[in-house]
Amino acid sequence: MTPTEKPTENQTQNQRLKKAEKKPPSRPTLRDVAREAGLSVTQTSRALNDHSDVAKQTKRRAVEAADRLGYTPNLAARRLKMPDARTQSIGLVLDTSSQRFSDPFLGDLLTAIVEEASANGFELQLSAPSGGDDVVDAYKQAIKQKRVDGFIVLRVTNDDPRLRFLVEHSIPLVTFGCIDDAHPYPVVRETDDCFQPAIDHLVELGHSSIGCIYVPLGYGISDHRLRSFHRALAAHGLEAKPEHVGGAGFHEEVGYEVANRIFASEEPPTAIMAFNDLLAFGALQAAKDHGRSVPDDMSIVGVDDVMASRFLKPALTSMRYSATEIGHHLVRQLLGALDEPTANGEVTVRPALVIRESTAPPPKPH
Amino acid sequence: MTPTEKPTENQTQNQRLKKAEKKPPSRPTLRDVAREAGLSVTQTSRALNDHSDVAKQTKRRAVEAADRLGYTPNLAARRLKMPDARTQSIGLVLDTSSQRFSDPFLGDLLTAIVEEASANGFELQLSAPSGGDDVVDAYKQAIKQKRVDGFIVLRVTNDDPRLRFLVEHSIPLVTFGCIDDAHPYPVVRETDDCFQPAIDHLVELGHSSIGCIYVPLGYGISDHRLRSFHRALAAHGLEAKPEHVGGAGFHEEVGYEVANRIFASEEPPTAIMAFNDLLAFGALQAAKDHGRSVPDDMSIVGVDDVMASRFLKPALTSMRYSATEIGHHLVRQLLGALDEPTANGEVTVRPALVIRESTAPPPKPH
DNA sequence: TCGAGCACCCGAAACGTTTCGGAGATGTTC
DNA sequence: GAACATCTCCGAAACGTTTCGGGTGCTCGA
Repeated sequence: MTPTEKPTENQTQNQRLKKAEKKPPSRPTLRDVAREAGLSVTQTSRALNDHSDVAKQTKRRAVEAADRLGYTPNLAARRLKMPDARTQSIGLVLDTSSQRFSDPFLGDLLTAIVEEASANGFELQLSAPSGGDDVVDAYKQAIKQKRVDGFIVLRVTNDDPRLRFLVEHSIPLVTFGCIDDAHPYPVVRETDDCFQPAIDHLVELGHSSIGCIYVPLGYGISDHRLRSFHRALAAHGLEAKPEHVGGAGFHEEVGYEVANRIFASEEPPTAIMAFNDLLAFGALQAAKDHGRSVPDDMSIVGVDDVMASRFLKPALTSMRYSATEIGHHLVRQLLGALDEPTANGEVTVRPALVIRESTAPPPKPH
Repeated sequence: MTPTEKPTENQTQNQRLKKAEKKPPSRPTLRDVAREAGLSVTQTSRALNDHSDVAKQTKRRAVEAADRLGYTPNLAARRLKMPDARTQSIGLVLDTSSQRFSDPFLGDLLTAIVEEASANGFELQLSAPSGGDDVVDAYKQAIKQKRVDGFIVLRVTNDDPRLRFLVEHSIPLVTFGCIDDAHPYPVVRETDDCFQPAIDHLVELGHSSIGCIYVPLGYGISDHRLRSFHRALAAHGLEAKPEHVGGAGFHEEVGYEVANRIFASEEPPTAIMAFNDLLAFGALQAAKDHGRSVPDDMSIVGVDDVMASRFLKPALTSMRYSATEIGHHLVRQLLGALDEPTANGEVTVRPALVIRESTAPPPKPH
């Protein structure tokens, strides 16, 4: 019965048998491709890797056989034979201890990095120092096991042990932000005059007494911004009074506290430049509590252009970095360093001033 | 002279030369460890891998020799020999096309995932579909090259092609959010009554006419939340009027537009539940433009507790998910699925209601 | 004394790739 | 017609592991 069914049943059975005999769930190997193409394994390998001493037509034959069989080279075998070959992935370790404060920038930056890396055929290996291990252990592991070709290092600090380690072992890397002017690796950093647009804006509005709230010194980014702040003022023949300058944290509480101190000084400034938006939020609140209206009595500028900034009342004038741009630069610089280990260029990114409602001319003296 | 010695001397000299020529800065190999320990390569391997048929003392000798030499096994060789061994890394592909809107949650979630993964000895492989490739190509690649043991899939949609592919090839995975009640993989999702606390809160305040603004249907999370919304109302014997419900986007513009439509309806609700904070921001603006004061005339609740929410005026009442918790669950579920391929459990997370200033009793009818 | 059973050990073969050295053609030069 | 490039191609040896099958000795009971 069911004479139509029988043959198909047999067929499937045969297929199963054949598969079972050979290697049912096994990928085709180079040898299979060679056989399919009627070539030697050697020539097949050379053909697929586009070497010089193989005839054009042979190459074609090999390639065709390869995709007829759906061949993908076995990465492990290749890496075993060519230990110096690229891993095609770049590492990034998230220092969750110093990164405790959730960086509103981080998601966008990672997205941009991954995007650019993928576009260049690289992947991103994310890891975090686990448990009681040293921070550099995460790096050590990754390179001992040859899992990555190089690293992107974020939030570099003064005399950063991670950088010391990587440089010492001559592992390619790129940093975002930078401490030292002499760095044997490429760097993506803010322009030296990164705060200039903001200060220019304030000065144009008529401000001449400008304070600032900085993030903790020791982070590359902080020292740099502080220098930039003073330099931008100097360009206008201005100077910040010591009592108008302070900081020591990342969060709005610190901004609040420092702003309070500044407001309480003898001759408070008419504008405050906060080194990030959270600090600016704190300053905003402090101004409110001091009965100062923003922007009529006091202008405030932030940095980062966190999403919150545009929903505030008053909406915060801020300097925006393009995470996309930075991510792309980071990856490209690192890839460059892979090809040319001595590469140590600098790419500078300039934030864009986003003018909103928190800046205005200073109150008329009466 | 010393005709017996000559050859040996020559030999050793040759050996040394060969070594020196070969690769001075090369990692120690298993053979080196074996020699150092005075064992065969076989036994050394078995000793280091803690197999059964090797004497206790031998194990010790091998281990000691290994760390005396600073030996790390060559991953490539091991994987070549044991193709089914774990890769110790989990994959996550960022669909940058659907993730265009920068998710404020993403950074925190990734951090949590990486943290938990690292704590368990796993890394996170991030990639993105490159160029014109299909979205699933990124997955295909990663598994063809055996780079990951499993995947975390975010933002699942109705009939998600990625899920189809992964399930079909029986690759372990875990999703955040879920469409189907029957899923052959573990899932981390919101509780069915995720909106209940918010609705309870509104009802307790006295609201009985509540609208909502949803994110595009087709995303697992959206359908789920919509059901939860209706269910939570029903629990109080309430029902949402069709004209009080709408949505089709993620951003504040959509929130603004939909809220406007709702306000223009015959009998507008006294409260609106927005499916994310951005939508709520838009609704807030719309209320303002309609001359409705929030919360006096109209209560608004968001979801996500984006940082902006607490800086708004009025500060937004919102439902907060713990990215840390979700990330940890995702990783743990996936690791479970690696050990037990048929695992298909559900972990539900419940958002916490953060009550701020945007909710209050409805206006007294007069 | 023998064989069996046990606890431990080792040589050698594999995994899938690249590459080194050589080798058959074919053309080119004296 | 010998010598020598040039263009193709191939066999076989690696790379560093794991594991299979086969050893040693040794003890124990018969």
